[in-house]
Amino acid sequence: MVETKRTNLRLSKLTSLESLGQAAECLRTLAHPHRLRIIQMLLAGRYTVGELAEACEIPSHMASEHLRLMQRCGFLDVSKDGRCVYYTIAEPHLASIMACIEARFGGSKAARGSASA
Amino acid sequence: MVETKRTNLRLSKLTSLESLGQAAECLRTLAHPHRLRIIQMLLAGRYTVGELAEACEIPSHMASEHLRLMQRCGFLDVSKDGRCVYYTIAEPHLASIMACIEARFGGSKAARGSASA
DNA sequence: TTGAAGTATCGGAACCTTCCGATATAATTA
DNA sequence: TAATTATATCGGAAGGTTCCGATACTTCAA
Repeated sequence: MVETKRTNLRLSKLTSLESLGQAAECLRTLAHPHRLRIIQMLLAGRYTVGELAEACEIPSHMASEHLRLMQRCGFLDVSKDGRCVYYTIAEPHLASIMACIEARFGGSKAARGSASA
Repeated sequence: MVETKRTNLRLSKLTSLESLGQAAECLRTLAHPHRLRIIQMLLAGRYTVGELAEACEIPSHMASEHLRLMQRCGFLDVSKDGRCVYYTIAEPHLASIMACIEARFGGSKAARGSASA
């Protein structure tokens, strides 16, 4: 079709632009320092909106917005307990993506160069 | 300091907000279907601006913009050969992040469920 | 030198995101 | 019931991103 040159040699198993569009949406959702910290925390334990907000150094109504965003795109689940709301990781792939990010930007601060390459 | 509650229990090894800010910038750079396809292609071989543009179904001056963006943030290197310009992967972590993305959104279209979880 | 091919840059329109203050809702306690 | 705590939602200002047409630059060939 529109395939001239060798657009079909090594490229036969490219991800479709449609799937890459979904992937890009997810990446955009991840691409915020406060949301990354929230995910990092939720991968390690159970926290309320207020605790997450405090750890991100933002007002809780903003944490709430970030959480809603991530819930809507399927990253998180919600559950209430009294007047507290707990969010939890719903998308298991977040663990491996977060591991990649930590490998590059530090699990805590150091960890640079340990993973070679 | 501002640490009430248990902001220091399981959270002692959180990535700094500063590093997460850099990570978020990189993720934003990744978060575009055409840029994802370009990276996927460059991880597999050597291509000119025009070939990348064609594979993304965009005019080459736009591919050029995406490539410049990714070069400026350290993802890509450039080299000229005659009037053709070749970009190559400069950031090795792109391979593992792309692998995560493909695990979730399909190496080609199928590949869903194969990686369990 | 002229022309053509391949890439790169510029300026601006349209759209999206982030952040904030104000306000709303829900659960609990007095 | 009224007040308080914890979360959620709304509207809008400020800034960022994407895309496009126009144009410029570079290399090669005639």
